[in-house]
Amino acid sequence: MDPDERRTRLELLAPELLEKKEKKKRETGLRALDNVGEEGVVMRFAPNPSGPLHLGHSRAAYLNDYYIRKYGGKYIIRIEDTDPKRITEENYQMLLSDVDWLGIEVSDIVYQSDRMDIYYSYCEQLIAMGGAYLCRCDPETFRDLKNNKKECPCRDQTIEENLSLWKDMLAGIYHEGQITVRLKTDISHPDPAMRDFSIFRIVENTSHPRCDAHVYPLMNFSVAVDDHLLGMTHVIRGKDHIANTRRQKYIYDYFGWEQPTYFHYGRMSIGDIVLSTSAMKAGIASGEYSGWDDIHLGTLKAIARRGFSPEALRNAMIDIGIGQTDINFSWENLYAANKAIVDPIANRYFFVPDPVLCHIPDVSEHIAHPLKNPNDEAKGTRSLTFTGDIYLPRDELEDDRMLRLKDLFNVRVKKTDDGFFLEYSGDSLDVARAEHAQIVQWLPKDMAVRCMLHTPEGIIEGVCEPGVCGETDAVVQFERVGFARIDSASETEVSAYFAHK
RNA sequence: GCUGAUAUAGUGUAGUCCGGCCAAUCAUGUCGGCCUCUCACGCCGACGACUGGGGUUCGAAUCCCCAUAUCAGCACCA
Repeated sequence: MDPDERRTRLELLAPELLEKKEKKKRETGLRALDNVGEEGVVMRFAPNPSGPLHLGHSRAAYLNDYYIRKYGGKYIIRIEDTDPKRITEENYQMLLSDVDWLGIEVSDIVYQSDRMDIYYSYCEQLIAMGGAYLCRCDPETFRDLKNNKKECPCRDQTIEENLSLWKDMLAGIYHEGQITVRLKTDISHPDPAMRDFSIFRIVENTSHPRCDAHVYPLMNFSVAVDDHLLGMTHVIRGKDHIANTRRQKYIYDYFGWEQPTYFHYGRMSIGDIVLSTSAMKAGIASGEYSGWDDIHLGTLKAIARRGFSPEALRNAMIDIGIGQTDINFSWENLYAANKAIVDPIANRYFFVPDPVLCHIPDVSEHIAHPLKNPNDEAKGTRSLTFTGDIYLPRDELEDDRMLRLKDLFNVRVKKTDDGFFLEYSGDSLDVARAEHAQIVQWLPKDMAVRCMLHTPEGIIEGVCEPGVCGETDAVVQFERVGFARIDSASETEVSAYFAHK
C-alpha cells in the first residue's frame, strides 16, 4: 500500500491519528526553558576569585544572562571563595571589574565566605540525620577502599560520635588532613565518583581575605546548599560538573529539596590562547606577558584592550549556545560579531604602516576631506592638507604604477636609484579608476603622528592622523588596515591595539 | 580500570525529545560579481556537512545495537 492509499484508509479508520504533532516553530536564539515560574527564573554566575575572568567564563556569564533577560527574574553573582589557598584580595577586585565590563544584569552579589555559619548549620543537620560522617582515614587509604567498594571504619560511627567529632573539628582539635566530613552515599555505586565524597575539610595556616575559618565546605556542599537557599531554578555550567550534579543530588535528597534544571555545556578550546590562570601567572612573572591584559592572553581585560565590545562577545557566546559538544572557539566569528557592532560607529583615519616620505613636486596646495564614517555622513569629515611632502606605505610603492591618494589626487610612481619618484597625475578619480589604480591612504608630512600599532604578531610602526589623538579608549578604523582601539595618545605619539580587519 | 556524555560543511549552529514538510537551517569563512574615493560596510551568487557499519520501518540526521573518535569525572580544587 503506498503512502497516499494508507492515508486514505487511515482517514476512514481513525481520523484523529492524522492530527499532526505540533512541531516547535524555529526561534532565534537559544532554546526555550521549561519550568519557568511566574517570577521568571533565578540563575547564577559563580566564578571563584582565583584570577581574572576569561573567554571561557564569558560563556557561562552570557548564557545565564540571556535567559534572565528573556524571562525576567534574578541573576545572582555568587563568588565561590571557599578555597583560601587560591584566592587573593586583588582577585576580588579584578573579578568585580570584569563582571562590570561584561554588562550582565546583576541582581545580587553573594560571597560564600559570608555564609560559613549556614554551611556549618546544614552540615550539622546532615550529620544528625545520619547523612554524613566524620572520616579520619588518610586520603590514600580511603581511596583504596572506595575503589574496591569497601566502607571505611568511620562509616559505622554513631550519630552521636559523628556530632562530637564535628564539634571537635570546628573547635580546632584536628589539623589539616586529619579529618574530613564525608557524605554517606552508596559505597558500591558503579560510578566511583559518587562514593562517599568529602564535603568539608580543614585548611590551616592560610588566611582568608574575608573570613576567619579553618573548616571549609567543599564545593559540592556549599553549591548545593546555596543553589537551594538562593532559589535557583536553572543552572548552566560546564560539563566538568556533570558528576557534581549527580553528587549534589544526594544532598538534595537528604534535605528533601528539589534540584534545579541543569544544563552542561561542552569544553571550549580557544586556539593557542592561554587560559589557565597558573600559566598566565607564570608568564607574567617571567616577563613573557606584560600583565593580565597582555593581548596574547584570553582574559576579558586583554580582549577589552584590543577593542572588542562586550556586546560582540555576548553575541558570539549566545551563538555558540549551550551544546554539550566540545568546540573550537573561532576568532573569526568573534571578529565578525565585533565588526557588526564597531563598524557603524568607528571613525575612520589614515594609518600609514612602514611609512616612506615622498615629495611630489609642482602641485599646488590641496586639502582632502575624507569622511569620518562613510556610512554616516553626519559624522562629518577630517581634513588633511597637502603641501608637497607625504608619507606612503612602503608596500604600495612599486615601480611604474599609478596610485590614487584617497580623497586627494593621482600620482605616478617611478623607481630610480635614488628611491621613489612621484609625479602628480591629475585630480580625476575616473582616470584613476580607468587605470585600476590602487586607492591608498597617505599622510602629510607635517600632520603625521607617530603611531605604534600593537598586534599579537608584533608592533607595526607607522604614522597616523592627528585626529586619532582625541580618540583615546575608542575603537577606530584605520582605513585599509583594520579596526584598532586607541590605548593611549599624546600629541606626538599614539599607541593602538589591533582588533581585526 | 570504572562511570557518564558527545559526534551535522573550514568554524559555530538549527533540526534529534515526538521518524515523513530535511536532496538538511542560519551565521561566519572562502571564491566570484555589484556598489563604493578603504582590502571596511552593504547587496547578489557560488562552494561546503548528517563519524562508520549493521538493524527496525513503506520511510532514519532523527529510534536501537556495535565500532571509532573526542571529552568529562573518579581530589580533604572549583
